[in-house]
Amino acid sequence: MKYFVKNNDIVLYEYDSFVISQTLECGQCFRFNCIGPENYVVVAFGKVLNIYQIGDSIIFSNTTDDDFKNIWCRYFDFDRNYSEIKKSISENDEILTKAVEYAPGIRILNQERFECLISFIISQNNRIPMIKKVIENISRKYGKYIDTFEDVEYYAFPTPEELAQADEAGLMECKTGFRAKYIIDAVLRVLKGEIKLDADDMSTDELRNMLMTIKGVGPKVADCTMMFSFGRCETFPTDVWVKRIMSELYFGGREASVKEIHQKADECFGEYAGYAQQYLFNYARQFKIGA
DNA sequence: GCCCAGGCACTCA
DNA sequence: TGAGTGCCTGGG
Repeated sequence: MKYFVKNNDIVLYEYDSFVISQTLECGQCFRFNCIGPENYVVVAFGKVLNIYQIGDSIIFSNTTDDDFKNIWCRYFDFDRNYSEIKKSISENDEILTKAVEYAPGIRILNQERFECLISFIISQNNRIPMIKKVIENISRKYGKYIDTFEDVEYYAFPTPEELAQADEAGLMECKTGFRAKYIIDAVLRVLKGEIKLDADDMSTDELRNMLMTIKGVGPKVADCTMMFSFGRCETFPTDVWVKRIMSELYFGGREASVKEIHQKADECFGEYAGYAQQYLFNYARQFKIGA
């Protein structure tokens, strides 16, 4: 990956495996607006980024050289070699070969941990447009104003301290529904230090068990949180779509249990299971495989 | 009006 | 330990 600075914008060229729309729209994150073809506004880490593609270049706009180096490089996972990962998981696997070919520009984001946790609590039994709306409502109500870009006001996702101001009724107004009490539990437990969001020394199993002590956090929400904000890419978040595609394509159409699926994923993809999951999820969702 | 969505808690065998 | 059911909400 190479880049230069031009008129306060960062211009990325000779990069590997990155299509903006594929990365943002594959269901791993919720705080972005599409404002044109391969042209997005992204909100993360208290910043508003405009990112778009021109020819073979990706332009990072409404940002600084420092923020590009300190925030966006890590956020978009530019330090990782995706060609190698894709090769490893699709070797000897026709299904993964197809799934990777379908969206070769997906990268796994490194998101903020608290926001990611709350976002995936909200995701349960919910649809993506609704999830986006709820997170937006919460940010507007409890988070700090960041910036106005092209006449749209953007707000940061609230910190645990800020979100502690919310009561159940307030969260219900944000359309969280029955998940309001789960969010309150998560916030309290984080503030009390029972949930350690800086626990990088923990094993993935220990981390999962800790997260699952929060009300409303089961295996799926815990795995998504670990994968998209703790960099634990050996997890294999198994939702209905992944269950469908795995059952259909790896178990001959028989409905497999989550346990069987995890064993199969570990066996086939090992340390890269999470990447495989994301290509498969995206592929299954687009083509409604098994639905 | 009914059904369901990127799960989970709760209940009951 | 596993199966069954209800849940806010809004779109098809």
